[in-house]
Amino acid sequence: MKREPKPNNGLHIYDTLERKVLPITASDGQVVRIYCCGPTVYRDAHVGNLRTFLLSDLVRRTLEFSGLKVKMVQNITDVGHMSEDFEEDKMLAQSKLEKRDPYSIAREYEEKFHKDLAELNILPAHNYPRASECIEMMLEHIAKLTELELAYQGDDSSIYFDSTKFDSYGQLSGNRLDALKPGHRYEYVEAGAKRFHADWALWKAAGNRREMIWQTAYGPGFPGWHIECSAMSLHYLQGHVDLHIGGIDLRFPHHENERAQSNPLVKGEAVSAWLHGEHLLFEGRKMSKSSGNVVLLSDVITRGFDPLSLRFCFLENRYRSQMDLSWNSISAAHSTLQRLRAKYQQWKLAPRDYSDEASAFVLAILAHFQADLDTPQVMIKLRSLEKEDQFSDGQKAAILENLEPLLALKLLEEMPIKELPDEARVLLEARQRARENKDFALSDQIRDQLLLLGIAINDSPSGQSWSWKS
RNA sequence: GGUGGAGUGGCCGAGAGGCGAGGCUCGGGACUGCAAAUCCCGCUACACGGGUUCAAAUCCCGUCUCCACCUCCA
Repeated sequence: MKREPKPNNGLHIYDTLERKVLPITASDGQVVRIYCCGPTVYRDAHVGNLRTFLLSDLVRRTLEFSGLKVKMVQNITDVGHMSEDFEEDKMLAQSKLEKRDPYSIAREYEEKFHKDLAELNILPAHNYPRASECIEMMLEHIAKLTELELAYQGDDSSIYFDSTKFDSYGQLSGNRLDALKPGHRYEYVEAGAKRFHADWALWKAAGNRREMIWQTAYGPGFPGWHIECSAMSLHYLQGHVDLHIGGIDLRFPHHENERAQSNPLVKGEAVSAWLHGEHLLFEGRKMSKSSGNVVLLSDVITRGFDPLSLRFCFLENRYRSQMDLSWNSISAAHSTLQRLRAKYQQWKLAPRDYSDEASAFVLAILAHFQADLDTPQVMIKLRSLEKEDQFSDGQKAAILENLEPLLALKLLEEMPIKELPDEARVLLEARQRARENKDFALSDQIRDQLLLLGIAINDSPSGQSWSWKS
């Protein structure tokens, strides 16, 4: 049996912790408070990163379309994201490589990140706190954990979280403390200062590091990666997170540790629901530098595709499944997008008709979004609109207009029209004269020339017209 | 080794016991001086082996293959 979700039932999302679909609500009755793990700004975000960032946007738009208020915070990690060996801090490694000040690198990539989001029509979060500017609140958080005797100072002066003191450690990721130890893939090297293998650093002593360090009561040092999100989420969202969003890989250790750090301070579950987006593969492989298949949004644009064709591709797949992206699928999405936009330009000429049937169609789409973001169903329904005889053009136009805040595919926009260069204008006039004289050889020759300029010609009984080749 | 997910036509992908989604590509046609664009038509698939059932892509058992996660990662 086909399950048609009920509209206006509110957003429901699969929660990683409870492993079931939960309604997303504002715990204070006012505003849905959402925290999204943001980028570490030491390199360009690839399209896989963008898929996760888009996930937040889908959640936000669905909630707002359903009539709820949303507050969304996304952190910018510009310090403290490192592996066990702090020589390998991502920011500092890149800084060394580029021989540049780490902060200037961070700001550059942060700006690019915002540009990418805008290209994908992702609404900006209400707040983008930078880790480097939130050291005080992290230190406060660490101090409280120390008071609660959940953290201790190691021989190396670093402060560690005592994972054995948090009873439900591992519940989010399905890991058990004892099962973590063997580490089949990695030979675990016992770090001397930790009391237990699963403990992690809240604050790292500077050692011989000179940049991006802060003077504190514990001595000079810098924050661990996980404390950043605990401190910032609770600070900027006033002590509770209704929905926490991030990539699936963050489930462990990042979110597991974050939960252990946050819960004791609020004396309960600091986060109502954990939403994790699955990874994107490109042409069958995980996107990574070593596989050489890292694709950036700028690559998509360079190939002549509308950046929103990427959004379109993402919508065609459920956030919870691994998705295989390819140039082929982007190209397919691109042409469908263009076709829909062209159709709208036609439909909108008819008198607008937002009847009950049209509004039912919009609500049916909303219901699919609300049902754990079932965007593949949304796209199926959207495509069906094209062939649907039961709707008039005026209804179809009204439907697309109403859906735009949800879909954000810019379906109402006309094709971007670039200014025609003079050279092309002259050629077009020449071709028109040639056609009037039935000199088809010349006319075809000019058409080829125009094609080289990226201009496609369309001859119709009413004369020639042109458009930019897509 | 542990855990989770997946195998559907040339490609991407819905569907979750009966009625073969849809898109892209490709082929044919209409239109056109020819193209392009557009429209119409076509291409009939569910990894393999068993089983359950009147009926299986869909349920059960087994096998194979692929992918991801397991303290770098969105």
